[in-house]
Amino acid sequence: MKQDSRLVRMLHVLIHIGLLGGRETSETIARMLNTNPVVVRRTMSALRRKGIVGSEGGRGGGWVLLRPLTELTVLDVQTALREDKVLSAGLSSDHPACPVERAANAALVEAFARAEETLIGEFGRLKLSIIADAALADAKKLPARAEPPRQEPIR
Amino acid sequence: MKQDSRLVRMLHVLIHIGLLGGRETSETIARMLNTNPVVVRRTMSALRRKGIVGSEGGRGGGWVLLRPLTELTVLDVQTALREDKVLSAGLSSDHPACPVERAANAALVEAFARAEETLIGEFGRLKLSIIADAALADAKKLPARAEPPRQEPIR
DNA sequence: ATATTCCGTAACAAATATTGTTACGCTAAA
DNA sequence: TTTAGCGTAACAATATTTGTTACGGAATAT
Repeated sequence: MKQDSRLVRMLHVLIHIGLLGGRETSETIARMLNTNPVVVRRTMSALRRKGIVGSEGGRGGGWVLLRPLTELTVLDVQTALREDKVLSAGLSSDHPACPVERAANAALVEAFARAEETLIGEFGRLKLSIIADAALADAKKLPARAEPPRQEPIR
Repeated sequence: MKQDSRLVRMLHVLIHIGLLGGRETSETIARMLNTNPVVVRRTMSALRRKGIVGSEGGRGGGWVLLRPLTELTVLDVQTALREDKVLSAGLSSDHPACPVERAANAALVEAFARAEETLIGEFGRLKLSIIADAALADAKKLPARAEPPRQEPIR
């Protein structure tokens, strides 16, 4: 299956909005993500439901950040995108009554639960502002052309 | 995408073979897994390449365990099935030069690497014999019939 | 020898989840 | 009234595991 990249993409977007401090349209964001506005609305709507961003229709509308980057963690974004666990073992239900199958399932569930704890811990302490700072530091190291290769306005 | 259940399934099979101590045909194993022999051969061939099991064709052939359950870990089986990492963050490559995208990618890679460490640690210390013991203990607790679709009464 | 019982593999269909795309409706501001 | 936005439904494209069919080859029993 295709890899789920909604989390990184949302981090990318949120940090951009946070750094620019303003309002961005789905159209603009779509260009950031090399995709189209529908995908943006679809994904961002999950964040809106959790109060991370707000949206307004009509002229001059767009998306705004409702909480500063210092008060947003990767975990907040992750759980907004998916209620359930990040990691999950592929279990088997071929013979639910078989003690061996059950023990194998249980062992993997346990191991993944430990890994999930670790991951959630990392996500929880990773504020978006930390990632933003890293990005700024990185940008400073590079030649001045730091922004994404802008396409010329076509209209 | 569908969940990858090859690992649990192989654990299930290996432990069964280990406990029964003999040789099993793809046909028999397929019935264990509610699937068909081709799927079994396809998946088990990865384990053969790593010397975990051996196979013989012809009459009286089948699959045998080349290492005892006490000398096999979940990690052995996992790495036989996939060379690469168990966990991987969904990254983005929408604008590879954008410092924000890069920082977001890097942050997730880092977090997942920590989780992977935890998981590999768990897998590495989980010998198949431990899971086998758990299965036996479980089987003993239950009425002697281990197979049919029987469910614990839910309170 | 010949039939039977095995594995090995290629090729293709089915099921599933994310992503991309088109189309249309609604709202608010110019 | 027009225009710039979002909201949503519907469907195609893509990728991965799983299931299935159809072979061919090898070892053993008869």
